[in-house]
Amino acid sequence: MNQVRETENAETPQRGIEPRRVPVQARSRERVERILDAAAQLLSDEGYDAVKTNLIAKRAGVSIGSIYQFFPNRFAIFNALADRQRKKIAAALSRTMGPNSPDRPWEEALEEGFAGLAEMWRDDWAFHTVWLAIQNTAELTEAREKYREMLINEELVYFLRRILPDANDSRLQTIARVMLEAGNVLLDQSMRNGDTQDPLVIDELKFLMHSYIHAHVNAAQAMSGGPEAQS
Amino acid sequence: MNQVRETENAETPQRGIEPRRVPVQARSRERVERILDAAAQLLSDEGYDAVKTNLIAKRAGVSIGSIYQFFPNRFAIFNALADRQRKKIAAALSRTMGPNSPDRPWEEALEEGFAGLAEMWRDDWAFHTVWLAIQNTAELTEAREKYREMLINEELVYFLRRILPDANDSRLQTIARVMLEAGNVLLDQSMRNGDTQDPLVIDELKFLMHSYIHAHVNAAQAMSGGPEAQS
Amino acid sequence: MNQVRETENAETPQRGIEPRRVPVQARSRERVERILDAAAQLLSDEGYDAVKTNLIAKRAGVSIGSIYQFFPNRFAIFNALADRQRKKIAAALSRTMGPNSPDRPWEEALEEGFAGLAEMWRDDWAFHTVWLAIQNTAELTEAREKYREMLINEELVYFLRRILPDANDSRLQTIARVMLEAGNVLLDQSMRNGDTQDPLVIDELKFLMHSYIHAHVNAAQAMSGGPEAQS
Amino acid sequence: MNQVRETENAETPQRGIEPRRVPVQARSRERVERILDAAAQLLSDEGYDAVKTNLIAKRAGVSIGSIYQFFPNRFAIFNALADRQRKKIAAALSRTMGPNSPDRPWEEALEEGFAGLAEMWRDDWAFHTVWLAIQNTAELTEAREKYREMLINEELVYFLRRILPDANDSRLQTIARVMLEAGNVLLDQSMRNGDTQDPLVIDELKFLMHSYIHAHVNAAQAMSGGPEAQS
DNA sequence: TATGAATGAGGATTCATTCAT
DNA sequence: CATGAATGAATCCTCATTCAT
Repeated sequence: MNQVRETENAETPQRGIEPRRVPVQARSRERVERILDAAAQLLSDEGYDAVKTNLIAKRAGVSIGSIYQFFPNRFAIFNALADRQRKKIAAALSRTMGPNSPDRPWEEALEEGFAGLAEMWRDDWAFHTVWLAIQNTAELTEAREKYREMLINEELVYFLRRILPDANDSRLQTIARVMLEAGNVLLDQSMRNGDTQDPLVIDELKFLMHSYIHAHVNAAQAMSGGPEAQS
Repeated sequence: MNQVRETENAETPQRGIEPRRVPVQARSRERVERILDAAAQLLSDEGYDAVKTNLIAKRAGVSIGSIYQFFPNRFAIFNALADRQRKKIAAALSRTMGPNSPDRPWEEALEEGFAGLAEMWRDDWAFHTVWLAIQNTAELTEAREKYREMLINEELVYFLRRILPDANDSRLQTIARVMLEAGNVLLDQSMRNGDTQDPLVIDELKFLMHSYIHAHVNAAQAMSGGPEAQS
Repeated sequence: MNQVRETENAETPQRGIEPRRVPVQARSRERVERILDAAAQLLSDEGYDAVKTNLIAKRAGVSIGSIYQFFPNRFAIFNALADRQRKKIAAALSRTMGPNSPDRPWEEALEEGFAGLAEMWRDDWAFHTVWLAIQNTAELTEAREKYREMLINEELVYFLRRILPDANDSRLQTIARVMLEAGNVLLDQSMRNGDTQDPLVIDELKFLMHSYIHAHVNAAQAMSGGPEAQS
Repeated sequence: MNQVRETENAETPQRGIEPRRVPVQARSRERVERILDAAAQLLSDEGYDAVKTNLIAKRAGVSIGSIYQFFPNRFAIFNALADRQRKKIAAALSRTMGPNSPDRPWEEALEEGFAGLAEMWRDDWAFHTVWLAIQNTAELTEAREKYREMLINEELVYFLRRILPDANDSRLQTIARVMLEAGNVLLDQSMRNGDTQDPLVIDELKFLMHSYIHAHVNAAQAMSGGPEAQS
């Protein structure tokens, strides 16, 4: 009777990925947190395919119905999980390399920026796990790309514009994208063995980024014909 | 997603990912190719979740039974798909940067190596598609990592040892891994809009790699105290 | 993963009510019959809401998967059930009142037509049961109305045209519809107590129809100026 | 559809269909009306399967808890809806054909009786809609039949007894039942296209009823040996 | 009495895999 | 070897109903 979806309920669209209801009361908020925590744990303990709605509910100590009170479907849970993470990442980047960062040599900002990310990845087991899960879920593609662009345009391009003032936006965006994607994939690789982070990979990541930006700076100076000041 | 029967048949464990039978006869070989082509097409046309064994069979013009003649399960098909690709990549790297490459400045080898990869990604729609699908399938993790290590140890470390002769193996492996992972993720990003490759991303990829290796070379020279020969 | 219906499978539309596959082999045909019988039994034993697909499968001694091999969804089963019945009814009406009926006074045709229907309702317990179930299933509305119109236009209008030659089609259709609907609802009423048919209701049904047609004939004669025999 | 908990609470059996509490205060009465209106609207706007208790509550501007204050379960709402309608129908029949009707030729009473019903069906969109919904809900069968018998015995038999004084009760009941059922189904058919009533169907309904009663009257007179007035 | 968050049994449907022909 | 009909475990999500506040 109920699973033939002909009468799409106008009040509650099922297709979206956005939360159905944003909890305001403390009790509800905690409930949602518990759900997300359970999902993240499951993700990390058992793998992506093991994250069934029932298991989430059970592990969260919440009824399955409760989950669907807040999330319209499975993917919305993943998306919320991603959002928790995205907020932290965006904040960290903003603080270290973005509009809210102190004025200082780009090398320091870069170093601190990636150090901050590495720390998150290291200290919160969920980071690696959730990032991985988010990557290939078709339903989240759109949200993922939107977030990428936000990070690129609002944090990284800000960082780059100060050191490459003559480059146009499109170019800066490409560079920022390279930083973002290479950064993520290497943070991921740094965690590939169990729960401990491989510091060598992190060092290489920083070195990679430094070399890359440095080379861009050099190239820009060469372009603009500056005869002095070469590294 | 994972409907691999838990009740394992003692006689014939189905968990493996290796082909059940490697076809030798021409007819069988063609059959397997048709299956793989169908799977790749489906993957690219409809997305990961649409790749059901029945659809593969139908599109390949083969009975579902035939598929299970050659592959023990769904994932083995993906793995075979990945293998087709891996062979091409390994060959290209071997030819340009690895043991079978001509003796020449590393810059040229690097440039040609990534140019070759970019070309594959650009000309064969399946590359992007299959790479993406392979990434997050838990069942393929092991095979994926084995292949990564093979590429690293047999092609990239070879390339690196010639230009960083003083670095130890572990260090070279880390650098190679950075190259591999960053390379893949950016090749992927270069294809993110439909079927055409974004050449700017490819250029940045090459630039990134060049800067990275160059910086390593410089650092190594600084280490070894050579006062001469600075770039 | 599988219940979010975004990737509607082009090969097998889920919304329709038509059989997915019409069985040709004897074994399959019998299988489908068993499924339909089970559904009808369940309908009559336990009521509409008890007809769950799992129960049908169990009672038919068939796997649930088999059901979905032939029917795209629950409603298609009801529709097939209805079709079995419709064919019998159409045949009976055709034989007694329609194009294949012998030439004879309309009173005899009418009497025999409804006698035939009454017999079906009486001898096949499924008739009452299925008719009832079909009535209010929104998904079957369209099919139901199509069938009604077929019966009206191909059997009953034929019957009426011979006795009311001057009436236009639309009028005949309305009369036919009255006959059909009143007929059905009273056949239904005749079975309202358990399994035995109330013959008084059947007699009244015949009497009702006779009076109705008779009055129409009289009225038509009065219209056309017939000088004698007016009620 | 039938999620009536099977684990029956011993203290308060929920199976009934009767209102839990008949509201006496004006505020409560209005509350119940709002609930019923919402249910009827939903029924007509979205169809039977869309009438979920939550939606009713939302549309009525009432909490879901409030609904269960007055009604023990979903079906009780439908039943109350039916009752509202039944009262109107009974009143109309009583006024035109029943004990409260003026003394006049049966033809006039019959004509006026069905005209009244047709008017209700035409002017109140809920009539068609609710009637339809009520028909096949197993839970309401008993109530439906009780009501039918009430109408038959208290209104229609009264009407018939005056024109067929020699017939016994059982016979009159059967005739009345024929009138009632055929009447309902044709009123339903008159509304089958959207919101407007097909007057041709109403005319045919009246004609059908007139012919039927007229024939009975004639037959009775023939029986009782009256030499005059034969059709 | 009113509220509405929480519950959880229930059911339609899918799809990987088997195996008789 | 090939076939494809048959299998049935598994999973998402709904929605009637309760009950603490």
